[in-house]
Amino acid sequence: MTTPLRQRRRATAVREILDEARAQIAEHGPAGLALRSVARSLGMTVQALYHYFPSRDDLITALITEAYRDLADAIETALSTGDTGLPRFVVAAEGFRAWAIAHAARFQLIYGTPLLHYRAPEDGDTTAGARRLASVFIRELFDGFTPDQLARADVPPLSPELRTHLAGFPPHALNGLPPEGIALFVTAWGQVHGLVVLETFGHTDFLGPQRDELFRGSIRHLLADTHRRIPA
Amino acid sequence: MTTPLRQRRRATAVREILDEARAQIAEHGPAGLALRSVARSLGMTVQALYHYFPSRDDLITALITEAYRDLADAIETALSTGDTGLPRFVVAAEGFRAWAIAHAARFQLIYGTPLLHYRAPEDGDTTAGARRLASVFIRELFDGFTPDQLARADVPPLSPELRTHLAGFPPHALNGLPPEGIALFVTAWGQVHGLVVLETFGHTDFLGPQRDELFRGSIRHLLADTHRRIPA
DNA sequence: CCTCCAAGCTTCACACTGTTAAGCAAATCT
DNA sequence: AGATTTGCTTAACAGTGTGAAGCTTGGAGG
Repeated sequence: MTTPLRQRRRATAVREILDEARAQIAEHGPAGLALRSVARSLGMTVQALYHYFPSRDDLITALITEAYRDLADAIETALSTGDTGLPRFVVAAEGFRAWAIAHAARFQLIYGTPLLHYRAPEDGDTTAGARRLASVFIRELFDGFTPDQLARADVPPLSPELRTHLAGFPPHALNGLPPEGIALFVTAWGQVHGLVVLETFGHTDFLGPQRDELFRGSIRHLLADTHRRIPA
Repeated sequence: MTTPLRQRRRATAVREILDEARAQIAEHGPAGLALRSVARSLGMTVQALYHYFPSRDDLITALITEAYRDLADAIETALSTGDTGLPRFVVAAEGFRAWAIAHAARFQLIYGTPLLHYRAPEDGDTTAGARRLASVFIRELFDGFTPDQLARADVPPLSPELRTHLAGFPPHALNGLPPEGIALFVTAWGQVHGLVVLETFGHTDFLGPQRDELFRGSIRHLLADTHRRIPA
């Protein structure tokens, strides 16, 4: 081993800082993250913390990356958990919703108002989890359909500009969907995201405690309707 | 006139403060609103500002109320502007989207992460505009259909608890929709909101400049599909 | 073993935030 | 004319992120 003691200490320190930061975000919201407060809870000064994260942005970047990863993991876990009798897309959507509710502040961190003064790093590693997420939802939404079928889906005619733009993504991005498939997916994803965002941000409180039911119904119909638009 | 000079001065001062606050929000985002900075730009001290808004929360409350009102106004204006050949629901949705894009920071103020330390006042006057908004969208989504038709809409069967809860709203709220109508509306609203939120918060940049087209297509289909679920 | 260097951490400082308190001048009301 | 409210001042407090200077360890090379 090269430099064990110090490296181990550093690793645990980083972990402790992230844990405490996550706790503070959970309590006060994403904007409530204060380096000094985190350091105080850990019994150190701010400047000590600066040796592990050179700036507030670096800490936030780590938290965002982690949140995307955890969210994607949660959905894959939900999907791999025994048969629920529900379509897998519905399971994934409910996993998304469940994570958002259970980790509301972290959900806000990645999908809410960008944090004041925060600049995301240029290498977009932050959103690797987001791409994984999209990939999973695309897979489950179009499970059993070929790209050829999707290309003939019932979507409003796409302008040449839009079509060429949507056809220009690298094959691995967006699971190699044809333009019509992208249109279908964006529509569907908009609905899933919208319902979860409305609920997480408190705009559907009036619907009462039976929101699960409404959500499930909406997503089931969304899935059925999407499939209805894809020819045999 | 009772107290003209002072009252007029106060009115213009309040207006100037709100204008400047709006400008600062537009530049730095909702969380970037700083009383001291607003006061400085107006050539006064913070404590002077405190005579017009007793606290930061009061200023924010005024801005939120105003934003909801402006948004609702923008949509009604869009609806009252000559015939576009589009379904009125699509016009309303596009008005919503256009306002969100044009006033991104104010949109975040009302639909994004709640501001740190902000507590909304107990009398819910803030959201009067939000209710007006919902009312407009409900009206346009279900234009030409009777409550009776809506009650027989093709939605997943609602549990007794949910049905009684949804039937328990006062008649003027939610335009007196039957439970099935509420379910339809929430589904539709989730999609409109989701697509706009995704775009406003920068999660659909990869779709390029032709997002208008995708949005219009999504909403047109949403409208058609919703109507398809309502029996004759 | 001793030296040397960097990692880890300290204290001090700066400019910024919202909010409160005490005090003074001008406009308004009685 | 006197009393009172309104408008505004300066001073202060507890927070925030970030920087500079300096001390104390841990770990590696001679």
